[in-house]
Amino acid sequence: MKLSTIKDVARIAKVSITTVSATINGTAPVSKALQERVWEAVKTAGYHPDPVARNLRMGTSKTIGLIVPDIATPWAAHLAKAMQRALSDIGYNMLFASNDDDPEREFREIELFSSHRVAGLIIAPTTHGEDYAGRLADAVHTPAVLVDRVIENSRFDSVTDDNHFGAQLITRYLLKLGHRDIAFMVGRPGISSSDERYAGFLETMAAANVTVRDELIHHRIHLREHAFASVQKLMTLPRPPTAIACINIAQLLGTMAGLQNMGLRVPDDVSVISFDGFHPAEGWNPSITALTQDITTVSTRAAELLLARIEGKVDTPPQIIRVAPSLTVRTSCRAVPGTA
Amino acid sequence: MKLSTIKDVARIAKVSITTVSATINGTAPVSKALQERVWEAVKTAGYHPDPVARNLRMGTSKTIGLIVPDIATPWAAHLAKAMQRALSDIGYNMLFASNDDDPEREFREIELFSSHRVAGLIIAPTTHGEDYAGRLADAVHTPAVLVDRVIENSRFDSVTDDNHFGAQLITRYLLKLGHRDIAFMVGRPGISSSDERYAGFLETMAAANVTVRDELIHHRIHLREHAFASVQKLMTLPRPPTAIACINIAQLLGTMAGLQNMGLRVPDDVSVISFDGFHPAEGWNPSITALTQDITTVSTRAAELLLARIEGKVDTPPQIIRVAPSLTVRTSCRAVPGTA
DNA sequence: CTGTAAACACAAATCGTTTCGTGTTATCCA
DNA sequence: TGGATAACACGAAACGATTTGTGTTTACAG
Repeated sequence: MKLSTIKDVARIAKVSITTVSATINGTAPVSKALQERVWEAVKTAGYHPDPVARNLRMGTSKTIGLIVPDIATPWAAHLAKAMQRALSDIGYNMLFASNDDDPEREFREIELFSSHRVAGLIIAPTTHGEDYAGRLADAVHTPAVLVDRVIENSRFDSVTDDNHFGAQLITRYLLKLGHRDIAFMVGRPGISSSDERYAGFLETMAAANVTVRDELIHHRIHLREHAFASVQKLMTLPRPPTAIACINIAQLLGTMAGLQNMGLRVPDDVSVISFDGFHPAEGWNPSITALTQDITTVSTRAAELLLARIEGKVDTPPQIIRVAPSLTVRTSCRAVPGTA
Repeated sequence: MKLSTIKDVARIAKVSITTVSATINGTAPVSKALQERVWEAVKTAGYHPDPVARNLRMGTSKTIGLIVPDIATPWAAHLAKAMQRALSDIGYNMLFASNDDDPEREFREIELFSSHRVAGLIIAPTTHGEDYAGRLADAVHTPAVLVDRVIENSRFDSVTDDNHFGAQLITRYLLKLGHRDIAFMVGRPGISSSDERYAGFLETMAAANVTVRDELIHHRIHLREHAFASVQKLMTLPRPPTAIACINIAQLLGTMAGLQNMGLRVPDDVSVISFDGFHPAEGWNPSITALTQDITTVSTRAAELLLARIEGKVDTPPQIIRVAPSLTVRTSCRAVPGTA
């Protein structure tokens, strides 16, 4: 069961190593007759070029690296799955790392992957720490595409959900149901997805001439516990919100737990809506009305973009692609009593 | 920003390449004085040995491959996360692939990873198709550890949840609540986790002298739709079950959706319990009583086992390690009326 | 003082590719 | 038919590490 080398193939086909390489890669003209002999020999030898040797010689591999903050979040898991599919279709494979949202580990992973000479990187960046954009820019020396979180003015392409549009969708939906007192949980400042969603929310509210009550906006809610605490505060206000918008799963879980803890029912006592559609929202009671993110499109576009850069087909300035989500209405929101 | 090679280090330290390699890897005796010069040079050159060149020369890399049926299942995602952590701690990194439970893709991935000269493989096997065990045995030429599903008499180590024990836990709990008419959804036959759980259930029931009603056992339920349909049948029986046990998430989701569709309430009309603890069971109403799987232990043990094999420290016969789950009681089960 | 073993350093071969430079043969046009 | 040009084939040099074999120095026992 020894693997055969290009040398074996050359011997069998009675040609030089050079010719074998040339026929296989089509990098130099080879006569029809020889080509046939070579391919025949390749088959009988069961030859597959050694990716490692190729990697060493060429300085690049058919491998891309995927780096996400936390593979255990459904969003990232789906991304990884779709991405791996997209890549294996075109003969690439995937190195993978998860870093618990820790930029130090993230940069170490980037370096590690680089030393393995990946052809490119897909990164869902942590975007924490001092001068993150700068550090990233000079840590990465291969083509790279950022997903999920956007970094403004970076030299990398980005593919992300259209958070602004998503915020419109959610906000308009709540407004249409008659909600005016909408609580909004913002995440960590500087995380683009959070910022953009919040901005979209404010804008849509303003466009509808509805004033946003400051005490209903809670910032820096990125752990379950935060959301749990927030809910207690929100629902004990003299005039509590009629709807709560959550940005991610952690918030949603915390919110639901908090409400249950207070003996409040959804949607009877308060409506709940989520930006993050990646949870098993059905089968439970209530099922959560949420945005549905088109993660397949995100990964396909990201893969396309990366490949185009790798193959040097494009040298357009970095672009930001936003993929539109849709709103999936389930049972966690109801109209405000006394509204059409 | 050019990477420095071992040659640069040798030049700076004014020694031969051999000496540099010897000091770094400790493979040959080098005098204290030279060692110091070498390390100094390594530092000033910012030298890291090129893993690719090392891989080519040594015929093996510090990379292990993880292959799972579906990374988008929470179980696999948590496994990947814990595994990557365990491996990166000891200087290994991870190639990763997901195959949608398709053995053909699985074997292609094994071959691909092998050609990249991974040092070992962690496989959550699909266990489908003709002579799966045999095919696997001669597809894999590196050390490998199987997780989740067990293959009897294979030449590989396995690490898995203790399904038999889990089934005992669940069954005894239901019995204690007074349930006698327990519906059990079995998965595809031949999948060890499903078979073992079912066997454990039967055994525990028998030990308690409770007869199992055949019409409450539904086989080959591995898609949501199957479970959805099953539930309709179960709950329209003249004497419907008082409790339903689900083996995996797909079943659980289908079951809950089916019940809701029939207007039945959990746990008022029927209790539901799950073997698969990897879902956001809290915050929803009801929260599902389920086994909690100790996936960190599973991945740690698997990594240890694999590393031991890789480093040739052990050549004991293949072992099967079973990691015990625990039962997390939530709110989806209630005592049968008229029971203590 | 000598012989031998241990300790140390190095040049060169190797892993399996791709590619550069060189040489040979065929092809075409004037 | 001669000569330029294209087409084709090949040997040898990279890529960056480890390892083998050889030679030189030091240390120590006889």
